[in-house]
Amino acid sequence: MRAKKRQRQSELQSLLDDNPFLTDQELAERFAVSIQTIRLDRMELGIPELRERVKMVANDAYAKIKSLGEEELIGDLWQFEPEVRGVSTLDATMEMIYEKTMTVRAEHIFAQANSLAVFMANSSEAITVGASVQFLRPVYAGERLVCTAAIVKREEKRIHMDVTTTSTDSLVFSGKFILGISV
Amino acid sequence: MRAKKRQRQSELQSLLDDNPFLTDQELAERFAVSIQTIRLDRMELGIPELRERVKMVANDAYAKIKSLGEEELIGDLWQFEPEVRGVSTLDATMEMIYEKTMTVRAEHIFAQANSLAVFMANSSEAITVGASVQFLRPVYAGERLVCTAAIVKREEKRIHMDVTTTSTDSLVFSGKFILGISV
DNA sequence: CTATAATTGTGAGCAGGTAATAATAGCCGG
DNA sequence: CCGGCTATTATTACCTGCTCACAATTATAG
Repeated sequence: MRAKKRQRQSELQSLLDDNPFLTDQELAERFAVSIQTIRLDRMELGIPELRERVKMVANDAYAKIKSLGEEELIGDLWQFEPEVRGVSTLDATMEMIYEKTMTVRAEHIFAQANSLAVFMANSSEAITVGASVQFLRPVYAGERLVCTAAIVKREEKRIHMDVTTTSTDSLVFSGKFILGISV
Repeated sequence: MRAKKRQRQSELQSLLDDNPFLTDQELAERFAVSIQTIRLDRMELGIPELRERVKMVANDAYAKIKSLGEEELIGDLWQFEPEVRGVSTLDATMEMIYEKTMTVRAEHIFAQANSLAVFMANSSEAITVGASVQFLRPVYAGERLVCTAAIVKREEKRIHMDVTTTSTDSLVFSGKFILGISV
């Protein structure tokens, strides 16, 4: 009997690990045991109830999505002079980190810069066609990245921009972006 | 009276837009009205109850996190010859799109490339120090991006890599990455 | 065969609601 | 100033998916 219990509990654990949206009811049916058994198992495993699980997923998600998700502008716009320059800030979080080195992954720094560049070109429909970038020093969680994009030259079909990112007064990123205007 | 109501409802809307975790109770206190008023407002605005909102966030999140979140390697590794080349694929989704142009935002393409480059350098602790990249054509949702990173030169403290991304047999991205080795 | 472990059942109570119905307050036009 | 309308508040019953406490049953190992 004890073997069955352990078996069920470990299955329960992994089942809920990759699908937190199951009710005790559904779990009870899946394992062909009573709802109370499922509750006892959850207690023993320290697994919270459905609603708490969903809340946790939603919360994580909320943090992570902000870090690099569907936002059009990554970071928060701080200053904006149309056709001249824009400044955005982004707080580096643990979600952005490459574990081995504990440094912020380059794509996040690039994303802040690129999205600001695209935003600056907002007079029309712009897409990034090229960029030459340097990541000048490693960035750690907790740093506040201040990104400045300045329009260098505006041609008929292209915009050239210089984008730099600083943190605690030292340069961490510098890049030249070329955006193409399609309309 | 009508003005007050509209005011409150629009505030309610935007409040819940960027914080779906508020109960009717809390909202009622915030607006100094009864709980029923809040419920009526939600009805009129078609806003579901707290639990449904949280569930929605959790669900989205579940999908979105997969697209571009805390993963170390963005995309799925397809081929890997240590010290030579690696290939990853990434399906472009609606979450990656810049609304105005309906094209995938450059940072996603960059992220796939950069994370693959870092992965390739996995023998040691590598960080991106520079990159020169071209986005050769717009990419739309639904395309499968196949990214190839090849090691060009390995120096004592640096790795040079060529990274290209293709989709439906045409080149969409090409870049040269330089990674620094710290250990 | 019995002591212990595992399972099942029962009832009360809670949070955060829905739904329906009624009563009250505030304002506006005539 | 009063009738009518909208907005607001209150009240009650009910729902889901639990928790908590307690009891009863079943299984099984020693």
